[in-house]
Amino acid sequence: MIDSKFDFKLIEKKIYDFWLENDFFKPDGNYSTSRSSTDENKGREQTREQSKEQTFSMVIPPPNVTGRLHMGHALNNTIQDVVARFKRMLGYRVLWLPGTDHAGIATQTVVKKKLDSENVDYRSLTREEFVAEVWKWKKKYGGIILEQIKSLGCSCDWSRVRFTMDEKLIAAVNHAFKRLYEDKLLYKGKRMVNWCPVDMTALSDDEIEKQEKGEQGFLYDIKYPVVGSEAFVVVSTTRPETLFGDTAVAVNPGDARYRSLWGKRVLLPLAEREVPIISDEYVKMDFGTGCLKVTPAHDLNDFALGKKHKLRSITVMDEAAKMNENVPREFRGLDRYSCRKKVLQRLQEKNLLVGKTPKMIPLGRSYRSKAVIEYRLSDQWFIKMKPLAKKLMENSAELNFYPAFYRKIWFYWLENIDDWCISRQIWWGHQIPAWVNEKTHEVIVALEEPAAAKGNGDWVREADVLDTWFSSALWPLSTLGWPDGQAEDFKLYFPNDTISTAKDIIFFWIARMCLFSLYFEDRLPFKNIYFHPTVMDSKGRVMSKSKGNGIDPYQIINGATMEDLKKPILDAKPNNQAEMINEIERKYSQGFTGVGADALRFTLIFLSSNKQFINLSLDDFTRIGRRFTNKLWNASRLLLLDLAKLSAEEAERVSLTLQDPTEYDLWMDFHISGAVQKITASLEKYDFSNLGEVYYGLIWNDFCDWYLELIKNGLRNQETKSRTLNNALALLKKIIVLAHPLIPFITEEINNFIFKKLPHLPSKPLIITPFLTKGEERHDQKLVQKVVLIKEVIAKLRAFKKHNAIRENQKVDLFFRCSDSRWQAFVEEIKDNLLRIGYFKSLTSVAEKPKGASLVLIEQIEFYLVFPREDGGEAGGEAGGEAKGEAKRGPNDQAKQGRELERLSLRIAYLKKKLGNENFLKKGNPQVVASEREKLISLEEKLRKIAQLNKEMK
RNA sequence: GGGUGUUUAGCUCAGUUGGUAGAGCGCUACCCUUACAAGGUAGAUGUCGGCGGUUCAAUCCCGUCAACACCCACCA
Repeated sequence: MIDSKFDFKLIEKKIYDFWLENDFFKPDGNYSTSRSSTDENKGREQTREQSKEQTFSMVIPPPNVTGRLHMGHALNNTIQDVVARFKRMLGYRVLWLPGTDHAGIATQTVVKKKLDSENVDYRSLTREEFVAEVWKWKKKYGGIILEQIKSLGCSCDWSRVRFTMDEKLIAAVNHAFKRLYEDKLLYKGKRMVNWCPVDMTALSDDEIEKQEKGEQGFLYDIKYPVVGSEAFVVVSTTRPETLFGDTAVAVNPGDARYRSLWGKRVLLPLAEREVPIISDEYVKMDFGTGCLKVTPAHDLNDFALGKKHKLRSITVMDEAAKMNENVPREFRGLDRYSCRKKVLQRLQEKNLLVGKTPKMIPLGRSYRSKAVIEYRLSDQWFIKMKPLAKKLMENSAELNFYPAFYRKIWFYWLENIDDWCISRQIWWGHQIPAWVNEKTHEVIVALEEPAAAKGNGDWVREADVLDTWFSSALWPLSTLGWPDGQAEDFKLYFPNDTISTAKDIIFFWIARMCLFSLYFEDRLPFKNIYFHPTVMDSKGRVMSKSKGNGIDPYQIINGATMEDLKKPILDAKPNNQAEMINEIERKYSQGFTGVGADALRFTLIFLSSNKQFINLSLDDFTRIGRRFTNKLWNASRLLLLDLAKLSAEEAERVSLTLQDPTEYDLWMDFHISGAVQKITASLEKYDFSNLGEVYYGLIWNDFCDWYLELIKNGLRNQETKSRTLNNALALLKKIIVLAHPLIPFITEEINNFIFKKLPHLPSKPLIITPFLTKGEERHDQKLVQKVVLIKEVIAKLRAFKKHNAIRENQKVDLFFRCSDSRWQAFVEEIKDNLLRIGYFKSLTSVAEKPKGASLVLIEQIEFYLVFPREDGGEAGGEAGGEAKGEAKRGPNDQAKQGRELERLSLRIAYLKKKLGNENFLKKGNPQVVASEREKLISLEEKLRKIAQLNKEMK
């Protein structure tokens, strides 16, 4: 029994397992999508030689092992799966390689928290013990996100899952590090780095977030007494607590106010230390007082100034941003903000604080911990990026960006690239393969512990690990067996064809993969880069935990109770909490019914545009995706129920190819061909803006609203039944082939139903069925046009009834008259459909217009309807055509007719004016001029005819 | 401060090698017609962000302004 509701919960799981068991996701699986091989000679397929040209490869952007599937993942993985399935059906051997990222800081934090909850202080563990704990955690929870990706229907090759800390991938990382070091592109240096005092590690520039307008703070004016005089200079600073690290005060050389002070010294308040007054162009005269305190150890600009003027650098904070031993005793151990408070208090007591003005301060925060970044002078490893960037800029022409404008941003970044700080002071990650002799400061970079270091206590391995993005940058290489250039997978699948990703990691990740790949292998890692839109909430705000406005894809698929829906909001406690809770209680008191993966996928693709955002609300998934999949399911059900009723012999004759097609079949097929072209073009350009609409139009409008309605008579007629059904199924088959990449489960299930009843036909799962090619079919334009006309007739007559306030289910007699015998035949031919779809009682040919009837003119056919009398009784004409009652024309219709006439004459006037314009005739495109002329003639003809008939009617 | 993107029906978005605009949702009215009420049918709605320019003709090309969004940048 086929239920009118698609039971995705049962079916999606069943079908996914079926795909898995048959190795369809493996590029080297034992199957063929090849168009040419009609027979299923598996043995031959297997031995077929593989070449790079036949493959299509992508790597999944590896989600963090700590991750849970969010809408961005759902969108990105849906897009990749649509592409992967499309390419697979086109006959490519598709490798879509999945995996996860070890996510250094994120994972370390999660495990620390877990240990905390078990009352274990991670600091009581050795590094080895802690790392072992992380592995334990990873084994247990690290696969969750991959399972969630499976539930989307993704056709990744799960036999090739990779993890950035797999043994082989670690080897790849070490190899890359060593090579960069040997090529002198890696160096260790004391540099000012972004320091996160919470995670206690350095961060790369790209890991810093800043708010556009800065954050609210204050600018303080502080008096520094000039040594040997009663004078003061007043410096302006937002960070008074760093004054202990000041090693100069700087003024602009052009600033007349302070010229007398050059070469003098000032006494640092509280610190009671003397520092010089220097002059430098860098100082802005109009900022604050025009006097700058210089703190080389805690500010990037000051660091540069310090270098230039050979100033000392005094670090006053420790790794956790607490004041260290370089500050007066009473401030030691305070964190930076408490210290600021105390410093201000002391300054005030000494009357040295002379100003405090509110100011927006450009603060950087860690993208992970959100803590305010401290600049810190420390030993770190860096990669010289300029040479790598230069090479990439020279080769970027080979990259295709979708959407194209990303190329501009790309170059801007590459041109302004700085060295990349790659060392991180954490435990979880790729430990830097370098050994340092603590006595001689000699450094050896090696894949294994060097002989010199063995058993020699002077040598210690570098404690730092690499930035997570270092291994990510190698992902397309390392997942395929690199650095082994002879690895089978590497030869076949590198470079990849396409990468699909969120736009915010264009520099973190995409660019760095290109830099590395080009450097190590002299090739770009992929040809096409697709940036998917960012998923926002219905009001256009970023989805985030702290706003509680996220939509969980897992809940969309499987459903959620009202409590489930409320939880993230209650956790987040946003400002509009009451409003949000209220909305959920109003709309989802019964919870949210899961819609399945297909509906989720369709909704996301349908809403995708070339804009940079998608706005999503919970009911989009029912309104768009579920409605659509339900529609397709029920349309199929109409045919499948009939198919199920066929006898064995009848079923035997079903071929699933068009047999003696009617005009309806050809019309439908024509629309399918059109859709094939549009879909293929869209997917090849990674343009998803119209894709959903194409499917919607084809399946809902063309197939359901018209085709199925038009063939119903044929299905119910014993004589034409089997042919009609066969052709309809043939067309349905084409439709599900087209729709499979988007909605794989439901289409596969429909396919199953079809072939279950037709064991004599060679069945093939849709996933490996060849996609339709464009422009294969030839169509008889005349027959296609005929259906267009039928549609017009039915639509106009339906509308006419409506406008005259005739209830739809009220059957009315219909008469027609035409002088041309071909038109006469046409009407006779479509009679059945006219009666059924238009809901008329009878259709009769008449020689004279029935008395009191109303006219509907379509082409050469005059249709006449006789309306029910005002008293409610029927006034239908008898056979032969004399109408009894007087027709009552509804007010709606008069108004509409009037408007139509008005529009028509306006249009005619416009065209007349245009064609009367000599310049248009002279300079205009001749084709356009001609077509405008034709338009005018046909419109005038129409107007004349209507006017004439209206006169006749009266 | 520099850059990118967006601005079309109430909402979300298509569109045009330049010839006075489309879809889905929503809304209104009617209809439980045996695939689907998670359905059907009909309908209303736009100075295509503002101002200039090019052109016979601009929603589309050029200039400019504005609003919104995002990215980059070391103003204490």
